Amino acid sequence: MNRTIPNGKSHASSALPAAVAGLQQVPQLIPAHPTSAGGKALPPSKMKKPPADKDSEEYRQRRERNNLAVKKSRMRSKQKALDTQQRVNELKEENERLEAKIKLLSKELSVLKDLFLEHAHNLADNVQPPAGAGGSSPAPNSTSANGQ
Amino acid sequence: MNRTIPNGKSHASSALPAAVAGLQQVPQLIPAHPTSAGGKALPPSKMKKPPADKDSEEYRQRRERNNLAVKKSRMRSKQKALDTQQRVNELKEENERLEAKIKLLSKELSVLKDLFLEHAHNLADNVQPPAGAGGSSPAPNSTSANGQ
DNA sequence: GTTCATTGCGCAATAA
DNA sequence: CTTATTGCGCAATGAA
Repeated sequence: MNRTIPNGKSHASSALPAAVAGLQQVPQLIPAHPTSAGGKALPPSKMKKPPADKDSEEYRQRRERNNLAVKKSRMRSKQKALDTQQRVNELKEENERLEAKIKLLSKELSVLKDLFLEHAHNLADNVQPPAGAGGSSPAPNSTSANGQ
Repeated sequence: MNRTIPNGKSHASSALPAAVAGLQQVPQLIPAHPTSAGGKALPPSKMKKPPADKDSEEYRQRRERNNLAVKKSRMRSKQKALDTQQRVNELKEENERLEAKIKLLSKELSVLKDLFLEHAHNLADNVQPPAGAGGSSPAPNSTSANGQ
């Protein structure tokens, strides 16, 4: 007699489209309608669930739909992860760029500041009160005075 | 005539331990040892594969082990994704910090440069050629020229 | 209620 | 051989 139910999934390896020859039945003694079986009425709605009408036409269809959705969802998920990873790389690069720029600006600033200092010193050295008096013999000047 | 195969997974929802009443057998006519059966010896190793000795003790054990491994692997994977996402956030913050710093440095530079210009103008205005002629007009030089 | 999207889980193939 | 990964289907659940 028939056999072995292809296990449900059994997708041997890669291709398993309509390979399933005879698959069906399940010793499930399901009393059609658990709800309408005994003397119970079914007013609002509250039954467990007909587990799953296997081998049902509509069942198979829903499964297939879901399988598709699942595949789609997973693809997205994977892609998103990839994108995120790439984002990390981009941000890292950007960071390096920014740090380089900072380094450069800092250097420029430092140079300008040094110029200022030097100039200030020159002024102090060459200071010559417009009106005669006062100390007027400043040191010839000083070079390479660096403060910070 | 029993079939049933619990479908393999059938983990109805959350608990499905020994729910399966009569499940077993499989019309698998497997000759014990495919390798040692005929007149074939088993020197190196190269046989297809006894599909899967369902309901085998050792089988069940291997499955369980694998399920565990799978769970572990997936947990890691998920965690890694999370970490990556967080990395993105950290890098973004860092980026903002750096950009802010750049803005500040740029401002400082700009101020210093303006000071220079102003000073240069002052010099030019007060310039008083000590000895009559002589080119003494310093090139005003560039104003707020920032490359890059 | 239905449909699609997500998610945890087990299976099996295969990589390590 | 063992574990780690990966693709896949199932079912429960969430969201529209």
